[in-house]
Amino acid sequence: MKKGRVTIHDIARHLNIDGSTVSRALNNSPRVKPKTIEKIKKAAKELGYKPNVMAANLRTQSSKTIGVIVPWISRYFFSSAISGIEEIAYAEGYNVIICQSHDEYDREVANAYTLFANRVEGILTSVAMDTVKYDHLEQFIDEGIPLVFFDRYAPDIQACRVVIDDFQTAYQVTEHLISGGRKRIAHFSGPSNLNIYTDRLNGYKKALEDYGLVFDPNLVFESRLLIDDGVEGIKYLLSLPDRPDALFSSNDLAAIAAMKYIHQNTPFSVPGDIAFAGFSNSPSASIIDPGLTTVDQSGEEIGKIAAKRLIAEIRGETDKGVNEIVTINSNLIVRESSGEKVPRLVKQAKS
Amino acid sequence: MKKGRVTIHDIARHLNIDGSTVSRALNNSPRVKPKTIEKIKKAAKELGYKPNVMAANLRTQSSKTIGVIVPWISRYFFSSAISGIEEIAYAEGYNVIICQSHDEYDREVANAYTLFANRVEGILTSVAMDTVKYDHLEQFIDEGIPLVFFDRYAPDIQACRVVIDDFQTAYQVTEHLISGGRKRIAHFSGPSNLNIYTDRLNGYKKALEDYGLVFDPNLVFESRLLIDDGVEGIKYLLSLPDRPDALFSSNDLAAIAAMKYIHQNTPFSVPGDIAFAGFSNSPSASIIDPGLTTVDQSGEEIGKIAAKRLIAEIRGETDKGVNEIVTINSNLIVRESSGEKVPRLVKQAKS
DNA sequence: TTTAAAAATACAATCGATTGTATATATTAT
DNA sequence: ATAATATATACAATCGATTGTATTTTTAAA
Repeated sequence: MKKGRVTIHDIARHLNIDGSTVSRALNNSPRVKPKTIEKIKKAAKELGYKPNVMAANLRTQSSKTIGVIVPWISRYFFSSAISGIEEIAYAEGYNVIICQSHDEYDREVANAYTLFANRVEGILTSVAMDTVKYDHLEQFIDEGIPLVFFDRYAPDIQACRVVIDDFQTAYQVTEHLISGGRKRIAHFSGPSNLNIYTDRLNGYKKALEDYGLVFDPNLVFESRLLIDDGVEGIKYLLSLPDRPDALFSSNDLAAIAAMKYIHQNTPFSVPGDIAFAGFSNSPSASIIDPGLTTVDQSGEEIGKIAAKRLIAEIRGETDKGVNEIVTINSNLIVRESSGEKVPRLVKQAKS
Repeated sequence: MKKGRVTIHDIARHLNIDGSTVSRALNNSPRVKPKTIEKIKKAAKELGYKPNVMAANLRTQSSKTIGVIVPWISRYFFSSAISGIEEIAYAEGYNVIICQSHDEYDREVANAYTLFANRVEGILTSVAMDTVKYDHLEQFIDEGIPLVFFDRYAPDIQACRVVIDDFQTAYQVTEHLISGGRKRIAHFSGPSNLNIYTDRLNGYKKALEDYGLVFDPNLVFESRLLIDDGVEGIKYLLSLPDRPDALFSSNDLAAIAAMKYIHQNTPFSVPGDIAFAGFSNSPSASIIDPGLTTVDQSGEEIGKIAAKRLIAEIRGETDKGVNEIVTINSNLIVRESSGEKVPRLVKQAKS
């Protein structure tokens, strides 16, 4: 904000009228004569008036701002969710303040504090991997500030969640691998404090069970699902006496890292020796060769729906319970990585 | 902002002192006795006081907010730049409002208006492909609000630019392709109103010239560099009577789209028949097979430097001219896509 | 002990817009 | 023309924090 900003009072003085009339005119109040409105708007334009939303918000006790906390802005899923959130928010006259937790609890708490101080009218968040205490989120609920989770949620908190059906989707992925003749299916899981990961793990287990395969805990590798984790995980799995013939990873990043490791450092082939499936349909999943079978989870759509829902709550327009669970469609995308099983040994015998 | 928010006056009343003392205490003013500060801070905590930055900002005439306009939040380069911007901004006590122009002029103007109304203290932006008029950006300069461009800039505007040396880097890329024995090097260029693209085009031309290769305008395909443009571009190039043996694309997205098209729909091989190089080092560039030779341009670093520079300008701490050009290092990343030239015909003859 | 100087705190205006209430002006009915 | 009503505008308080100035309290000096 600089020196010479023109205010409604400057306009008022210029026209020899009162500031309140100017304010009402600019807001098209029926209380001021149409001709006066016109005159005032003209003067406003001439003087280069630009409203000061901070002042207006202070008075109206509304910030017209939504807070967003995501683990990483630059993850495709989150950046596209943010993109969707922005679309809706700006269309509805809300600004958006975005924070990233870097998957760390302390940062998430600091972010929550910042958003609070900025008097956000609502919060959209996907919780950090490290977060196991939720007081910093609870405070928003306590203060009557609506909160909507998307993707990763805190199970203890009474708030709306916009999610996909992780259990069911993981079941489908596993079922798909089983139907391809895979018998020893490994799983990369994420931190167990996040329900999305335990739900996926459970969907995976259930599918194994339903199809008469034994669940082997040794085939589950839990990590933060980063690139290094993917590499470490596949090394571990390949070191097992009874190697898996398929891997279902709870995200694409780790799956792709593992696939690259296999290509570059082992004699195994994908999907010949080991089938792969990921989760999230990141852009890289369609770029890698063979294409990675994964689950399409539109960040943009999830962001839009979560934002719409949040704004409805802010406005008190929703009749649904605050802890409603909104389930978004997700689709299994089958690519070559989960294709035909052609064990390497067979191949070698041929050649 | 909800009903029961506790203000400094609530604290004051609770302790039977004046609000101004509370305000000073919370800001650690030397004007209030250390013991009183302690007492006030304790009371503030007990009462659950959270500062209202809007009120403070109104009074101090500072919004502590930086505005960012990027074409697309979900593009990796931009999301990582935003990530870098956030890091710096929050560390320095600034909030960030992010807008996306979708590469459209009208949206960019609307974004500028929003940021203005929010009294941002500075702007960071990378301009939209469609933008050829700059009044909406000029107004910030006119009002004394610092503006810093990163990556895509408006040449007419007197403002700092944080960029890489597009000319020199494009020269290097082209040189690299030439050194691999390529003679007919095509180029995917972006909209010519953006200097980053004309600079790259010029760097490419200069390299051709320096190495005694003729510049053939037919080998330059100008587009918005989206996926479809990449496909269209490569179709066009392959339809030429004298096909190119290399392609230097001004971004990775179009390069990858073209590579995928070649793999899936033509008998040609990369890099055997045609070498590829992109620009930006997007994550997919390392995922695609063969790996895409490209230019590493750290969005995170550019974002950080641009944010630091902007904040210095806001604080009036910079001694550099406002139209300084900050050049960030960029590195050529050589991968397999620009490897050995082994024309398909030769290969066939061998087999 | 009195007084001057220093330290701590209180008072009051302010930032720019909004809004309930009061007043002035215009319109209609009698 | 006058009262009654409707319309248009002005007045003044307010949101929550900050800050220059005034006042009170404490400390030090005489």
